[in-house]
Amino acid sequence: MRAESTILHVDLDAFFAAVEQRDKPSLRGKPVVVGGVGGRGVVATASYEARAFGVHSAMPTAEARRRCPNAAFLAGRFHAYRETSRAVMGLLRSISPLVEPLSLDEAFVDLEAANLPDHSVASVSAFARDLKERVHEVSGGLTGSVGIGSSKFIAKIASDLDKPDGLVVVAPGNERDLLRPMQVTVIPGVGPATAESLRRIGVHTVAELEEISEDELVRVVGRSHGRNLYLLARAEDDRPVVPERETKSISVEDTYDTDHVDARLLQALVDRQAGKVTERLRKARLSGRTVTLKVRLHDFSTLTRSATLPGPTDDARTVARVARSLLGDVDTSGGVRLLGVGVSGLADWIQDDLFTDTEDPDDADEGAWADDETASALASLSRRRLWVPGMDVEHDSHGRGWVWGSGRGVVTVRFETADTPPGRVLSLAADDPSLRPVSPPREE
DNA sequence: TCTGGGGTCCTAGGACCC
DNA sequence: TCTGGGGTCCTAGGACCC
Repeated sequence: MRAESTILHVDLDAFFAAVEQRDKPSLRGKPVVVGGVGGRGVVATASYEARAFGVHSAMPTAEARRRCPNAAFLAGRFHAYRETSRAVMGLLRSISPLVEPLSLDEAFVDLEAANLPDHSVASVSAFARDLKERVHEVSGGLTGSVGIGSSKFIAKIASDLDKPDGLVVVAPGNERDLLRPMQVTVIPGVGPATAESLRRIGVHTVAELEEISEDELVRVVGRSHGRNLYLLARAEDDRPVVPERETKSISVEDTYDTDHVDARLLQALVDRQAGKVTERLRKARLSGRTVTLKVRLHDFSTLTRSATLPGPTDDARTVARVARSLLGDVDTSGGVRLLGVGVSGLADWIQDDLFTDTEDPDDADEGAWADDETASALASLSRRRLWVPGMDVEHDSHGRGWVWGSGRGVVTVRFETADTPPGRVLSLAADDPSLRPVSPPREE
């Protein structure tokens, strides 16, 4: 918590629906619902006109149709949302270098890094009024709600107090008085499960939460969460505004209109998702080591299965192969409602090249898997090939490189030419037919 | 006509290593 | 001769956010 109110939170009002109304004048002043329009869709955003009928986000679209049959139900145009978001984020970055987007329609701005005469309440208020006008201009007529406070926590709560088109500045010193009467659910991180745990110990409001010792909170909701609640109940929040956060995972998932049972169909769907995920990986110039398969069964129970490769990959066939084998571990006979494929343990291969010193293939056998023992274990798995660290190889699309490690039916290759910058590390299926040795293994 | 899609963070147990 | 302790990695699941 700072001594002055210098953290700003902007939240564009009913963002997806507002973009639709902006682009289609006939929708203005009418209820608009953006979200899944299929049989199993849910609402992403409802315009304020639709909210008047009790429609809100996360509600099944079917229920929204019941409550507001005359609304326009739209699947959404993410390209338009992304573009509008980019314009607004660009404006924010022109105001302060410290901008932290939370999603397409929300961001924190650190006003300490902005150009303001001082940080009095009057001064930041005037600044925010001007900002709201400029948001309106660059977004083509959208409104945003702004909150300003001495921490991220307070700024976010403030922006919620006067929606839509609101502006609330919480003066320093007033934070705890503001919070005390509020429900604990205003605290970010307190969802239905935590709220229920707290209710069981008689806590409904922040004032009541304040009375609970840290040890007790840790006992009830766990170490990390308990400690956080203890601090936030006292408006203690020192989290900085962080402009760049690196991606930790990339995933694709689909819910089907009807449950799928056919195993061959499920495999084909997983293959396609592997293709989509790796395409996004390559666009982001990333590769990853851990492949996760997500399966939601007919009864809505959800399970995940994951496997970690010896090295990072962005290869569609490798991810597909791993995901398919994970699918084989799941009993899908009752029907599958959702499938998903994700990749985590991400590596940026340019950084990887800068920070590793294994340019010489002779050094490469430092890796845990890069030894003769794993190579021979692999040989028994894949009888056709023996991949030995240091062996020169050639790949149809990735060019020439050398084997860096191998194991579990996967060979990790460090490529040095072709379509990829030098030093790129990729894991490929050991039986990948487009991967060929161009020099004999040094040993058998 | 129950319950999206893309993420993040946390916990807990087991393997493995020193 | 009945039993260490810490650290890290991996896996699975769950809560939560927009």
